[in-house]
Amino acid sequence: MFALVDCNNFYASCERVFNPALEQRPVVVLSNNDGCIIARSEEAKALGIEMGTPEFKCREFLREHNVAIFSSNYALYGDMSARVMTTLGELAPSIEIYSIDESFLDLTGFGRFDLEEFGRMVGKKVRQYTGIPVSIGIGPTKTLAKVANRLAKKTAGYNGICLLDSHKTIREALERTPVSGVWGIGRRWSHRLEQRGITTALGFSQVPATWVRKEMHLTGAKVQAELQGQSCLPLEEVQPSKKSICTSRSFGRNVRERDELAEAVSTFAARGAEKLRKAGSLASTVTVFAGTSPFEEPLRQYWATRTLTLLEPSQDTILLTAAADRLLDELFRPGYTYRKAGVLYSGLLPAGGSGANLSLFSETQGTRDPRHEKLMQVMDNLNRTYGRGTVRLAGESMEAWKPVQEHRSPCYTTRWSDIIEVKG
DNA sequence: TCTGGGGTCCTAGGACCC
DNA sequence: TCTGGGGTCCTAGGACCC
Repeated sequence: MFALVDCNNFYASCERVFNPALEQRPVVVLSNNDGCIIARSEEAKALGIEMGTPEFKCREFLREHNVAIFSSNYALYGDMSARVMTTLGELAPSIEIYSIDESFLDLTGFGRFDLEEFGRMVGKKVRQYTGIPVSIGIGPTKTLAKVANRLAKKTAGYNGICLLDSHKTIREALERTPVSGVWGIGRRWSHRLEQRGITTALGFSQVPATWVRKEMHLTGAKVQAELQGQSCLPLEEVQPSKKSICTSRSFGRNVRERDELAEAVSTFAARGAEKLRKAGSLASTVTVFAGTSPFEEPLRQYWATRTLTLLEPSQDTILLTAAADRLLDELFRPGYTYRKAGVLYSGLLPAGGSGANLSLFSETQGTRDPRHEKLMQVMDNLNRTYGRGTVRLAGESMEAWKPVQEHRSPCYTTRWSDIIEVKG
């Protein structure tokens, strides 16, 4: 059996933990640049506020209904997530951290234990230790645990816990779940299924397997098997190392000049290199992309991507930033209003491992330099101690893409200066 | 005026090998 | 007229997740 523990309205709940005046009040959290609504408290959902609504389209409505608005504060959410996951890790033999607000627990060996009772205990402890409310779904496969979790959230009277442990309870649950609500069935697939008259998870579980395999490939076949109670997705306790690391942003304002765009790209390249070093990875390829807003009129739209393979895999900010700048040169077209850019590192290899090929032409410019390695260590240490951006390349700048954040809450758990009034 | 960021997996098709 | 069989690697694009 698997349990899926999911934090309720996670970002909104994080804001509430440190601001009890928000209890009972509708709360929304906005995406970067205060663009869209990405989290809503129950009260906000009850007002009919949809996920993903652009803030500017509902500004009046939010004011009228006294909705508390927050810019996203990932330092806070990340830290609160770690607290929740630590708590869960102490309550179950093994845990897979699936996302910032969800974990699967392995309940193998719980035998005749009352799983519902266990779930209630878990929910109570997490609430007590962190202040975050959670919902818990339990089932014989991960996908069924997801189904159960969804019902636990949506059904009044379940008290945030739903256990699927018999043929009958599973069948009823699948009947009550729309096919679009199944984990792994997104918008496209659910639309296609609905067109064929398949509207519920139960209906999908009964479609001939050959059809599913042909039309929805291996991925769809696994979802179906899991709904039928056959576990195909194991608990992944150790997170597989990342295959790519991406740093990208939409800009807080219009960017038209190459130099300005270059500042943004350099900043993303450097931030990405920092992530590489933290992960202990080397990048083999660098991709740069940039473009206009997708809401721009068609003739004024431009979107471009360029990739290069490095002579040697690297995690060196100086080298990677130079590579990103060259790629930007190739893709930049004057005359457009750029609204987004990013840098993607892929072909990641473990640093210090034997997997990295050395360049045949090691004197060539752009290969490994031990002095740079030392410099990167020093930069990382300084930036860790005194805050990001304390030491950086001259080409980096926050200006072009400085995010709009008009409603950010204090970093209650990670930044003293946010919560202590400095006198004198 | 104003619309997020960061990932994964799978498949098809092209280039290339013997 | 008529032109094999078996494989790998890479990339782009489409689907999905939070």
